[in-house]
Amino acid sequence: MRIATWNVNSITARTPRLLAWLESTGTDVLCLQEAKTTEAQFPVAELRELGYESAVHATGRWNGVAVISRVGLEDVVKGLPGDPGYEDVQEPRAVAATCGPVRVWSVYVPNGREVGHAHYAYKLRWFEALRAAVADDAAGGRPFAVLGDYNVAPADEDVWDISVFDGATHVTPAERAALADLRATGLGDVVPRPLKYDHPYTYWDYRQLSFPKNKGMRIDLVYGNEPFTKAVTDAYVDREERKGKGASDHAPVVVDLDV
DNA sequence: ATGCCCCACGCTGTGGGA
Repeated sequence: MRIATWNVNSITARTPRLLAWLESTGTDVLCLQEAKTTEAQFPVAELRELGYESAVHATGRWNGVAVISRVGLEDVVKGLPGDPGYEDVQEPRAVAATCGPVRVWSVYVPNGREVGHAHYAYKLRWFEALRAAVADDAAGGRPFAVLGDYNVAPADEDVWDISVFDGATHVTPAERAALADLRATGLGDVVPRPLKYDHPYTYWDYRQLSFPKNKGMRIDLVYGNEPFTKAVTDAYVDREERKGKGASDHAPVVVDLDV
């Protein structure tokens, strides 16, 4: 089984590339983030023509997540139980589904904006809710993973130049502690291999030639429990999909499983 | 070549991204 996560930065802008990518890679399950549309406008029909079912949690201009599967789609949960919300709004940042033998969450962790900002506190509270929501599945015997845009670089090596991030979000001890607390439920980091260069970055800013210069970050992560990680036969960042006109600023992370 | 920001909303800018 081939399972992937990809922040598409608007499903509307990315549908042609998404459909072509699903076909060319033979991906069975995709956890998608930043749909940036409503559930009604999500391209469910186009995906169904390719043989995929869609579980979509999206409400409009911002955020929006989905699980797309051609190997079954059961027990869908939209939203994080205990979601703290931001300014009294529970944003669409998490959706879960069981796809054949595997259960997954597709997550889009809040950005945080600046250390000390209310959005940063929200980010940390959101991580705590995520930890609580996945603990039972993480400890269970079924292959389970939380895939998505975590908006945290797990280690200094996961950004191109740590000195640039002095005082910034995405690299703070508190954010990394939140990742560690999440892993402590029984999840391991499935680190993909890069297709080029030394480090498996998954995001490159659109500006300042970041991609050609490989000024990237590894912030799209796959955290799996032991039944999941034991089944992994390969994992890579599909940087080819970051190239050219009409690319997302994130590349897909692809994981092959023997399940 | 990988190439100098892009998305939605909705309008001549604004907010958000990281």
